[in-house]
Amino acid sequence: MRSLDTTFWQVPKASVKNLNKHAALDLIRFSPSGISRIELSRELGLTRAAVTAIVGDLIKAGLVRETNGQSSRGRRAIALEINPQGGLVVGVDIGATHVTFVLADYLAHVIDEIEASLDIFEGPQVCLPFVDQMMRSWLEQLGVKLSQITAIGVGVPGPIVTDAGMVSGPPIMPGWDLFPIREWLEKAWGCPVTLGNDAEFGALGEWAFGAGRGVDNLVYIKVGTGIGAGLLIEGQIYRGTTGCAGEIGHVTIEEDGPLCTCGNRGCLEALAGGRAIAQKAIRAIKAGTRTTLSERPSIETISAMDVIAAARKGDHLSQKLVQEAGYYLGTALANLINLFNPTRIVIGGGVAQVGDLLLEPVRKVAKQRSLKVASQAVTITSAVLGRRSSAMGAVAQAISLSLHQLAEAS
Amino acid sequence: MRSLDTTFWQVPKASVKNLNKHAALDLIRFSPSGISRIELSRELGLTRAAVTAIVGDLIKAGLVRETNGQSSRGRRAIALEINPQGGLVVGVDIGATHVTFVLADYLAHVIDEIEASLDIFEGPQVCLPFVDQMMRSWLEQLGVKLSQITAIGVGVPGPIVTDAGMVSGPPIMPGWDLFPIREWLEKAWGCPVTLGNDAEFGALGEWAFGAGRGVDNLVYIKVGTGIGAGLLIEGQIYRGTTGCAGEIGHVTIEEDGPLCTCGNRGCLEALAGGRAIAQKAIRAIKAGTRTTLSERPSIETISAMDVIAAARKGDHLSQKLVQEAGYYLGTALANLINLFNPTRIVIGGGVAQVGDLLLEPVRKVAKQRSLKVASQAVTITSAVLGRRSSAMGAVAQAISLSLHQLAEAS
DNA sequence: CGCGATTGTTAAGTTACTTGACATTCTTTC
DNA sequence: GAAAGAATGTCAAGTAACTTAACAATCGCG
Repeated sequence: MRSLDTTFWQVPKASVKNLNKHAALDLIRFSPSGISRIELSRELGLTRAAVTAIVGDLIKAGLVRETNGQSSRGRRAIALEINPQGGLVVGVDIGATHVTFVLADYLAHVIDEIEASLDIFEGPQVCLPFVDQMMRSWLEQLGVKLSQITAIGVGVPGPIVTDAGMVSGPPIMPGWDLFPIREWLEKAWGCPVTLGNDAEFGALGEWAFGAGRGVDNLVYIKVGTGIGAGLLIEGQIYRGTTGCAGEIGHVTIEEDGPLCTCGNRGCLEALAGGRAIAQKAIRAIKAGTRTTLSERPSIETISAMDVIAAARKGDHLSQKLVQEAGYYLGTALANLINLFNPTRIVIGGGVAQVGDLLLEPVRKVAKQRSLKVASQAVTITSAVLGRRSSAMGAVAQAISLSLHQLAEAS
Repeated sequence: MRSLDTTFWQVPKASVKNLNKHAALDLIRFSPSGISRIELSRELGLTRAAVTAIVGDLIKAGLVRETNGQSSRGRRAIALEINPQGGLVVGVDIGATHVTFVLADYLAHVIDEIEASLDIFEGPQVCLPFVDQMMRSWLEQLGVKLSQITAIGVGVPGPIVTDAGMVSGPPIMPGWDLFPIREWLEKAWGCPVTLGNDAEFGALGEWAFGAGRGVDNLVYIKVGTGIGAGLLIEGQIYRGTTGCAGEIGHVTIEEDGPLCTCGNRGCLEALAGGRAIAQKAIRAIKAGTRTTLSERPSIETISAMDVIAAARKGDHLSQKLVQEAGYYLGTALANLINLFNPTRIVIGGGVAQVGDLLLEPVRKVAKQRSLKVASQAVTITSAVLGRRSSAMGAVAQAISLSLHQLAEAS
């Protein structure tokens, strides 16, 4: 009398017909050292014969190839991996102040990457042509033609309306509201574009290739100019009803705290974001605090990254500011842990590059202020992919798009 | 060039073989006024012929029956509904101070219900035999034999380890930690038991039959002695890694607030839970505040329900306390809205029975302190099923278990 | 070398579907 | 009131994705 304890069966969104083919493809993709047909059959719950047929299709379509397998007691298993020669993809991470491009093959091996400054406040009519031009000149330089690119993932720092391929009501992207970003880019580049939130893509990147590989319930926190979170439930991005799930940056921490860009008071972002850290430093210097930061020519232009650099070199004020940010972040994460009960929290973004100086107070406060059952289950680590998390998530999504489209056709 | 924008295909947990049969069954279950074969074929993406075969199986197995359909231009469609004569189920809601039993058929029509007092602090060795005895005498009184019950859903106020059928580290259930609740009950009753969290089941109940019918992303808040939340994503309960997702009661609201039963300070539960409301009332009366509550014989035994009742009759102190609770709850919900971006929040539990007196401040604060994109998407309402939300969720889960087990066998 | 162990393949049968024709039953129209 | 049109439901034949069961390939080991 074994209880099932399932809830409700779902009507699958895609065709049920090739479900196992797609599932096999993903198992092959996310097995770093290859996977054999028999392992596939175990994971999928199919017979070896069925897997032979499915893999045969995938190989014939040029999506998968055989490599050297592991030895065991009996016949040596043949390892399967994605065929990297199938095509190329690009991941683009558009941040508030920077844009990052990553060119990769279907195995997610990075071929090249570049970064450039960009001001997202200038709006889509300025930024998108700029991104388009950068892409073209960069690819030309590498000797790669746009027609070789089979899909492009683009991350932006705002809530995504997936079906429409645009952002809606973004707190830090004035002028982008409801602009048809995906349509514009697909027209410019002539290939499928998948639009995503930068924190979501960060989560996806770390889940696929980084600090949260294969983890069930993953949260990625991007601490940059602002603060955002990406939620991943069993490898699926959770966006919520209007695409703004994970907006942890605008969670209230101090009821009467400093004013935030969103209009409220005491938001996490206004207390622990990069902009807040920089402004706190400037204010402290003006108030006469001793710090190595005051040696800089212009005090007004001190950025969060300057504070981070100084903290690393042992500057007391900077270290104090970073730890303070960690304290606030830990408080917010404690609430997130109680609500979402994640397996892992990965902290990335520019500010996170200080490492344990930020993470230690985060871990301490998060543990202290959350329920024991929940805090014991979660590990809080820093991002493995560093500044590339989001771009790699965009790459993962682009590869996903390409592979599954090809698998459907075959 | 239509972009897919899916993420990753999942390996389905149950057998893929009968997936459409199960999906059809659920579509029939959750269509209040029946559904025709042709509507099923549209929803499932199958042909009419295939649906004929599937429905034929379900009818032959006695799970589904035909009723009168709607007229249209052409041939009258035959409406399908679950066959209520297939069997009976029971939903049990074990709360901190009460236990509720609901007997229902497969159409979730309530046949009878009873409620009794119970002190969960007495532990499983006392409570479970008591629940067992109550079930037996109640069923005997109704002339129903235990063997007629095909499944029983049981809700308890603690984090669930689904596979094991027990609770782990429950904040308000000392002595129950890791006790094999499901095993004990299955042995006692001789039928499959599905164990769930009371807030989860509340969410399920309101999603299936109440204020959140069919809603994509639903949050149910149970404001009773404590405060808990149940999260439903597309009809699926989200439990998190260790089953304690939605523990909103222990989210920090005031850093140096009153001590909570969980050991932390300033938890939502310690500020807005039923216990907190009652204690605040007692303290105010002792301090000399004028209130109708002081007419009661014993001040120390004033409960949250007394305060609720007084507030409804216009008592000023009681109304103030309820509104205060609403204010705190609204703050917590604002954070939940930013993180989870739900479509609907349903507020239930004993304290919620005051209605708008609590809901108005909740709505106001929640809207004010959350992002516009998120707050515009969500509606906050009170539970339709009232005190029965959780028990009806347990019924829904029990029916689910029975139907899908029978469908698998047929 | 031969043997068991393990992996992969092949051919025949099964199942859940689709396709396309047909039957049924309603409303509308002449 | 019969015919036409429209929608729903069913049937029979074919197909794709599986399973079953036998067999082939390849390894380590005595």
